[in-house]
Formats: sequence, structure tokens, C-alpha cells
Amino acid sequence: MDSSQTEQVAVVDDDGAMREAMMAILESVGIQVQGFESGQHFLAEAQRLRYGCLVLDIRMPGLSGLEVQKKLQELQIDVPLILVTGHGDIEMAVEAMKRGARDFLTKPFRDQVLIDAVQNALTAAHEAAAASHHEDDLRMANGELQARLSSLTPREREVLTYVVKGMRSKQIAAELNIALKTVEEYRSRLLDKMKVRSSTELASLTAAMGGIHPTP
Amino acid sequence: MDSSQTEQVAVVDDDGAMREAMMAILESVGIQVQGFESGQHFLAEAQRLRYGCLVLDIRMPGLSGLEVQKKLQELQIDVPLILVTGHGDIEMAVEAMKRGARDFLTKPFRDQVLIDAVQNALTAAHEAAAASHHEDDLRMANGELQARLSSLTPREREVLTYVVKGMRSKQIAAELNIALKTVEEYRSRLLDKMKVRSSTELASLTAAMGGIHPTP
DNA sequence: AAATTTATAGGGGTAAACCCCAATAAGAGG
DNA sequence: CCTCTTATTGGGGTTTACCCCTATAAATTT
Repeated sequence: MDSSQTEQVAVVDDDGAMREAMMAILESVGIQVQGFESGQHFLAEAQRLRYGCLVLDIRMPGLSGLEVQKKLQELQIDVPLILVTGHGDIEMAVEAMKRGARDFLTKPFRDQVLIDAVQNALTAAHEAAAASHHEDDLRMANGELQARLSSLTPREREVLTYVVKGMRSKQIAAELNIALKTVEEYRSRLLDKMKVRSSTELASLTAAMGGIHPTP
Repeated sequence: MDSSQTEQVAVVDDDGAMREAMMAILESVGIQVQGFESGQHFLAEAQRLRYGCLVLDIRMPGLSGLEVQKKLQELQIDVPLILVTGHGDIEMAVEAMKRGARDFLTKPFRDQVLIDAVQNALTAAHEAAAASHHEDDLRMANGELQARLSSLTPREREVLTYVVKGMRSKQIAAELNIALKTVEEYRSRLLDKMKVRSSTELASLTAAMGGIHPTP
């Protein structure tokens, strides 16, 4: 994988020398790095840009690294996090890992340790992203699905929720107290509007996107 | 939740006194505990029984706790793991957490620390199981799906990947260069083995679980 | 060597899915 | 009032899905 070339890595450390040192290490292997002198500065940018990985010092004035981690969770910004500290203990490390940190390094560390940690984080993030592309023909922007869903009438949506559960037309008709023929008509329209060729494909499509939200 | 009453917790420690002490702590709050004096003994049982949680000492003769953790992964036994050690360091803890341990305790610890760790592991495991109950009729543990998948022959799995994409039997037959009848036979077996009543339900089920991994 | 599993194929049948068509009634909006 | 959308039902027809059963050759396991 050579994907790390295009990934931006953030390094947050209030200690300028330390920050520059870590940035230099990463840049030496061709990783694009952006430095921040505080958690606040990073958070401000993180809401606009996407970073492939974050290297975060724990002991800092203002927001500590662990507090930054919590903020990121609250903001639902999911970025691979590598914590760095010179004064950590096992409990702190375990807590951070339980909160989802990808790695926890103690200063001092060898250059290669940091490089490995960052590259592992970058490739892991990429594999996770690639894994969500699993369905050969079902890959489509979620927005496209939403657009198609919104072209459905309320009743069609309702029938859809039953169809994708695998229910037969007869069962759906009984459930909704309408004629079998009516349900079959809806099924046809659903396949047409959703641009699929079978109920099975429809189920696969919608389920892969996290399912349909029932009509409230 | 009062589910912990029915969960069996395993405690593995070669030090009899330490093991008994931890077991006593857990039993004092009504948790069912089973002790093992070595990783080998535990692994032998773990392949038959299901434990809700495993408390594992790291420093042991024979298999170390970390080696037991690897074995569990190789055997695909997914049990919440709490590692315990008196001589750990941050790197060891971080590595263990990266491998999926749920907690990492350093001796000595207060009774409540162990109790909390075990109870958190038990309830977290339960919530994870409950979380997969989202679809009305598709509620099933992921492990159950995996079990059914593993009962399929390679060829059946292959056909399954086409079925859940919504392909017709005729298309699948052409793709695999086999008779239409053969594909239909596979479809029947799939529905039977996967315990569903239609291809649509099958697609919904598998897609909701993150899809099927194509046969390599 | 014998037994089991797997891949393959077919017969025959019911029910379901899906297609193209038309039509009525109720509401919403212009 | 007229039109457009939506919900509803129907006719008639083709194709699939799915069920139950049998059967053979090859591979695997015992």
C-alpha cells in the first residue's frame, strides 16, 4: 500500500522541540504532517479537515491529550489516535486504549516505533474504509439511496419495510389489510423506483446501508 | 441487567492462593466462577463451554497469559478477556489491549476493581449481543450466523454470494457453467441451512451482518 | 474397502414474483 | 373545476423460486 502519501497526519504537542522532532521523523519517510501546539488548535481544524491519523501528546497545558480524545468522541470524529507520553502508567494506557486509541507510546521511543505506529494506523484506517466497499454492484453513494427512497410515497415506503424483511406478498397483504394484488403492484413500483431487478437485490441494498427507517 | 448471575466466569492463575482469592472476590457478589491452574487446562474447557468472561494471569509457567490470548484468537473463541499481572509494563498492556483484551489490571488491586472489570465485561458482552437484535425477525447473534455459514460447503458459499446480490438462478448458472437445476438445488439447501424462508430474507440477514466474504 | 460428503442433474409440481395493461376513488393543488 | 398524485384493485401472462424426491460420479473420511 502506498496510500500514506496522500494522508495528512496531525501531530499535537505543546513542546515545540518535541513536536518538530516527531514531525521530522514522519516527514523523513514521506508522510505529510501538520503540527499543532495545542489540542484546541487541532480540534478547530479537525472539524474541517480529515486527518488520516493523529499523534497526540498527553501532558499538555489546557486540554490534555486524554481530554482531546474525549472531545473527538463527542464530536464523533473518528480518527486513528496515537497517544504519546513521557509520564504514563499502565492504568492510563489501558484507559486510553479502552476508549479506542490505536496505540500508546512512551517517550523516549525509537524513530521506527513512531513510524510503525503511524503507518499501521494509516493502513488500518484504509482497510476499514475499503472493507465498507464490499458489495460488487451495490456500491453506490448513500445519498443516491436516500434520493431513491425519497421518491417513494409513504405507502410504498411502508411496503418496502416489509419486503426487505423477506415477507411474502400474501403476508404483507394480510398485515396491511389490503389485496394481494395491491401489494404486488407496490412491489413492482419499488423495484422500478429503486432501480433494482429483484426483491433480493433490494434487501441487500437497503440492509447494507443500515436498513430502512420505518415510517413514523 | 441481572444477566451476570447466569454467566460463568473463568479465572486462570497458577498461584493457587491468588486464584482462590480472586474467585472468592467474584463469588462474594454472586458471580459463578470456575478456576483453572493453567492456560492449557482452561483452553481445553473453553472449546466445549462458553464463558462470559475470562480473568487471566499473565506470568504463568507453560503458556503465559498473552500466549493464551493468542490461542483464543486462533481458535476463534471470542471471550471478554481481563488480564492480570504484577509485573507488567505499559508496552505489554498496550499490546494486549490492541489484541482485543477488555481490561488489564496490575496487582495488587482493590476487590472492587476486579469486580467492576468483570461486571463491565459481562454486561458489555451482553449489550453487544443485544445490539444485534435490531431487525424484527433477523435477530440472531452474529456467532449464530457464522455457525450457519460454516455449515455450508464451499460451493454453497459461492452460490450464496451470488444469491444475496439478487442474481437469478439462470444468471448464476451461466456464471458458474452449471445447470439451472443445480443452482436451484443449492438455493434450496441454502434456505434450509441458513434457516430462512426466502432469498430476500437471506440477503437481508447477510447484508445486515456486513456481507459474506467471497470464497478465495 | 466402506461409508459419508459434495457436486452435479433431473422430474414434477405449487406458489410466488414480476410484467404490461387498465381503472376507480379520494385528496391536494392550481 | 380540472389535474396530478396516491391508494387501491383487477386481468392475463411469463418467469422464478422453492419443495419433494431420486440419482450418479468424485472426493473425503473412516
